[in-house]
Amino acid sequence: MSKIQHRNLYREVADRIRDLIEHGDLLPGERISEKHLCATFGVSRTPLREALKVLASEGLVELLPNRGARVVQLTLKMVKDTYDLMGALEGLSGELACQEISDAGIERIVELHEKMLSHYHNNELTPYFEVNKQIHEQILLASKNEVLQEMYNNLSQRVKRVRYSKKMTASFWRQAVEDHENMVAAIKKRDGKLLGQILRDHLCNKLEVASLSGVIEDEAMPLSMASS
Amino acid sequence: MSKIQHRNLYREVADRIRDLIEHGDLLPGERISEKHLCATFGVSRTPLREALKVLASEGLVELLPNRGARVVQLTLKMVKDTYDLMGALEGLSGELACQEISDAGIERIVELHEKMLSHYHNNELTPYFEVNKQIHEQILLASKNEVLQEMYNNLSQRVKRVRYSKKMTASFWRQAVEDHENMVAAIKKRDGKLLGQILRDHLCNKLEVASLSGVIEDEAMPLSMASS
DNA sequence: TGTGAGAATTTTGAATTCATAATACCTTTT
DNA sequence: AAAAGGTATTATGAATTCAAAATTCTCACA
Repeated sequence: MSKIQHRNLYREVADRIRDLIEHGDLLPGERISEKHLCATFGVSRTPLREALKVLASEGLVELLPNRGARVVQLTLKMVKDTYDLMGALEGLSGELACQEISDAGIERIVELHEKMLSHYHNNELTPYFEVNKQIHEQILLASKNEVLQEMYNNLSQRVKRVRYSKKMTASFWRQAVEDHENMVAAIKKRDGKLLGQILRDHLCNKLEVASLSGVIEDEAMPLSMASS
Repeated sequence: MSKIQHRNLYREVADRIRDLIEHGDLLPGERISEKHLCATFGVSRTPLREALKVLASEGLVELLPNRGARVVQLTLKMVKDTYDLMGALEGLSGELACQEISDAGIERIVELHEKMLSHYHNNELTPYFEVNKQIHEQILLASKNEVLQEMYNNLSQRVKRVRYSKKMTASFWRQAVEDHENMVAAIKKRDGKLLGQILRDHLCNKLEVASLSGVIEDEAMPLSMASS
């Protein structure tokens, strides 16, 4: 029997708004109408406003005093900064994972890696990305550091809505796969320093930023939704 | 206690509660009475509850459904995990700082370093720690990565209230100063990789945790306030 | 036609009210 | 006296209300 969990309304609402932002139903810079959202969610303003405050502290939304809330407009610099940070966190997750991971955990990653390789060889980009993501998630979980996990997920959430045009060049892709080969080798040896180093330098993040920089040239210019 | 000015009320309230937690006026595990806090701050429950939700998303407070809020009880593991994370963030800040810092910025850090050295040689622990902190702050600022700064400050805030007993042994202290010598050398050369490496491995954080582990043996055991 | 002062409307910020869940209290029974 | 059960009280969750700020609209006037 599953546990009865009373969900707080504001939590529920925050989740829904996160989805709307991630999904592009609420556009960056767009004014968030409390009245309208209350109507669509069927709740009063109290939990809605609580949710907005939480989202603001998560960096997804900005609150202008007496002038309502709006979705944060990402600039190229913000995205770059965030990816730099995520790289560092992935590096740490790799180091810790090597200390903490079980043999079964290593086995699971090896299997995912092989699955990913087959997608690579079959040129299946979307499944490749999916399994790729799972590998990084497994390493993050293996770190056994919940603070790290929480922070990484928050950062990930912030930039999730700029799902860059996936114009992966062949050489970039080959390099990424090579990185992954080295990662698996490092984790098998439980060489944390090495795995951390590889993950920090892993070009996945840099690649994403590179494909973004094609869209927006100006550093200060706000970044609008990339078509997905 | 002075009443709060009516401007961005929930923000003011959140700041005040942060202070109360940091200062030890609200103890870990202690139930936070909305009514009582409303009375002391002179505000209604609405902004107070908004503030609590923000603090919860910052990891300072936990909300139990229908059972109110309480200050998060830090466990040794949580503190360790947080320090690991802060080490990684400091590492990144070092790497970035070397790319971004101005000559004047380097000069400022060198001056602080020399000031710190004199406190070391005069055996002045508290001023030493103060200047030490300023150096790390300068490097963080020099990184020019606001997302990083925000995250670091959040983590720092979480563990601020366990101001460990500063029983610095002579050898630990000497090692820490040596680390700082190397840091300054690295930043003068603008060797980001090196500075990042030093900061990640800098024993400052480990030292703090070590002094904590003297207080609490059990991993799972919640960590109460260390006397400051 | 365009502009600006000022009223009307809408929207936000915060207090209050109402409903419900949790806790404390007080019987009753053994 | 201790335990169980039920009632009263209190605290929380959420909607509503009220006040103030921002926005829109109107219309006089250039």
